[in-house]
Amino acid sequence: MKVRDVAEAAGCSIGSVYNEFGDFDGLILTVNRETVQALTARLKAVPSDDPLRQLHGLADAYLGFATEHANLLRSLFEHRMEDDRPFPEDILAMVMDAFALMHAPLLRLLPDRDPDDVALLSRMMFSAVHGIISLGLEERMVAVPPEQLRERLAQFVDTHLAGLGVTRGA
Amino acid sequence: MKVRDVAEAAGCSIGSVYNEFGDFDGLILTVNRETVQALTARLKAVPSDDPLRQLHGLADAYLGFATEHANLLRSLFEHRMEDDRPFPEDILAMVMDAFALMHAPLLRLLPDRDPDDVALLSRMMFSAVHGIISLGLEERMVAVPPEQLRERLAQFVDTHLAGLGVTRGA
DNA sequence: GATTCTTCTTGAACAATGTTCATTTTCGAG
DNA sequence: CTCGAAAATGAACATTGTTCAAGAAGAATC
Repeated sequence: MKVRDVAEAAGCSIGSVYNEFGDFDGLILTVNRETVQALTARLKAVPSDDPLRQLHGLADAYLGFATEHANLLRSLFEHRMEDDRPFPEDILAMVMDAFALMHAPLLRLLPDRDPDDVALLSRMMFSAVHGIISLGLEERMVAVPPEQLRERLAQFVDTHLAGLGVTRGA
Repeated sequence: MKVRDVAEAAGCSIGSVYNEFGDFDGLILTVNRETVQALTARLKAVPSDDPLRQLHGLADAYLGFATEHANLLRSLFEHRMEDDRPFPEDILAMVMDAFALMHAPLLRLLPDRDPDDVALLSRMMFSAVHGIISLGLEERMVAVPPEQLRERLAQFVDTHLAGLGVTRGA
């Protein structure tokens, strides 16, 4: 993304882009804000009747979003601020909220665990899913072949749940 | 990293940097090559007597390396080539080899599984560990608090192994 | 040692891109 | 219509990757 391209696409001058977004970081962050909102909307649309199906649905929805908007997700997770400026709190909170969406179904599947522990488990599980997907979708690093990604991701979720003591179909 | 800084640090001219590395990509890739070699060396130094300890050791070694060289790892995984040039095969192979180091111990723990399946399981497990660590070490995204990362990573490995049918101490 | 050819080194100049700001345009208030 | 505030503009600047003609250094030959 280039400031001049944005200006041309918007049909305005370079200066106007700066009036609107402040600087390049502001431009990127505006995009990232929309990205995390779109991601969250998609994750929240996953049916929540059955917690097990929901967990699979969340992983699958994340995979779908990552497949369709690989570059947007990269911008969200890889962008560094200029001059070590702090990363905006609101985006941080939004990402954390998205990652916490695994909390509710996990809580239902693990009613006897310490809820704080489940909260961390859910973020960790989402981080793991994120890692598998982001490396799997890099064409260059065939950690997990993309065509198997969907199936393997489901397998991973099942395996991890089994390790947590959740018996399938319970 | 800037070409001019490298030239000054090396005590030579800008042009000499280009003679040596070709272009900026070449410079980055040289660094990335050393990074993956250092990472591999560290992972290979993990004792392999006990497969369970080895898996924990590999995860822990990766965490240690990521903690000490966060920016090097980011360069390795996040760098994009200019003009959509292909990513060098040799680095790709080296990263895949590093990721495959979980294969041997997993194979010992899962002797009855299809070896091809275990190969994929090991890469998936490493991808998951990578995701947990890389998001956990971003100060901005406290998916898993850094001070708990070591302990939680061990817990994750145990949980996943349990899900795969490995009973602790067997 | 002098000459010539090859190779390496240099850094000024160029290109691309984020950024600034004096100037101009726009537009509402009086 | 006039004036002043606000917004828009784009030329000019700063940074940084890149090129390449010119020069320096070295090797080979006589």
